[in-house]
Amino acid sequence: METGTIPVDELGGGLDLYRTLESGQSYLWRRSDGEMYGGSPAPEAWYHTVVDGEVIRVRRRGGPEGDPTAGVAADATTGRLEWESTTDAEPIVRELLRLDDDLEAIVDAAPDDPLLREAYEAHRGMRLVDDPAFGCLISFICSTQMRVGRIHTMVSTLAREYGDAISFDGETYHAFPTPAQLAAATEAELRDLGLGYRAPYVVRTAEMVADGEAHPEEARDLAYEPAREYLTRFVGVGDKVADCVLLFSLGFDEAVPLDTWLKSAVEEYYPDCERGSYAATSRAIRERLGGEYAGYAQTYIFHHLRTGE
DNA sequence: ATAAGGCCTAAGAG
DNA sequence: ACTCTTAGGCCTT
Repeated sequence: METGTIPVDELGGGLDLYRTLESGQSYLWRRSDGEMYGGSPAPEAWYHTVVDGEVIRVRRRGGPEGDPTAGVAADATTGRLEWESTTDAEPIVRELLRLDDDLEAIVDAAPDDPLLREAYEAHRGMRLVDDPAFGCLISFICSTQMRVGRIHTMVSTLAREYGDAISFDGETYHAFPTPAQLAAATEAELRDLGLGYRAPYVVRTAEMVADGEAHPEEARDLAYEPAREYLTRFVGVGDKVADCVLLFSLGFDEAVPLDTWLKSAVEEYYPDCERGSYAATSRAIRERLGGEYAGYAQTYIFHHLRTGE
């Protein structure tokens, strides 16, 4: 086993691991106690994921390294992030959790907007994630008309049923299935696993990727709006799901997924941004939330409104 | 280009 | 205990 520690005070803007991983951005991590999205943080719980066949575990701890009494971090800017893995995982941990983003600078540069300030203040240390593209794509196809807890259950089920099993430290972990593994599933199987009407979408999209017909990574080289348009060729992917994949996986920090929560935010706080269509309203709210990092703002506002915190 | 109806299903709300 | 509504929308017409 390889292990490492990343001091949180060296990260611009700190880190709130709980809010980063349980705010409905990524469904590719699981908490060791299996109780994610229950509304209660488990301050020192391990979270784990599998990337390129390597198991990665992370947890947040307080106090300086080597202090056995150090427990819960006092706030998002102290303590450390510990990781354990089958490989030297520090680079991938930094990438997946976007630890090199200067969150403080992003917050400081945000527009002076009451709701946004309140959201940034309330959830200090929450970072965007950078998920592997295929897993992110399938996750958000599963997300339509679904609560975050159940989305997570669906994605976990797909990993358990179709992904590679990997042993690490006496435990068995499951990678998210490859496109080919998921394309081998049938609609009936996925319906039995509780995916409902999303079942054929998942199979057909997996087939498209497995057959080389298209790949979400192809969108990375395009401009923002053409990239969103590109992703909607996948079955089960409309503008909203496409924006989620662009924001949480493909590096488009300006993407603002217009979900039910953001629509209500537009209605209540930014009524002048309502333009009658997804594309036009999206453009207006993106400008209002600061353009370049509007997606960061979206994620904070979404989390703020959804949790009521 | 935009609008209406149907869709799986389990957890909450009443 | 039961019904009704809702949940990070998308596809087809």
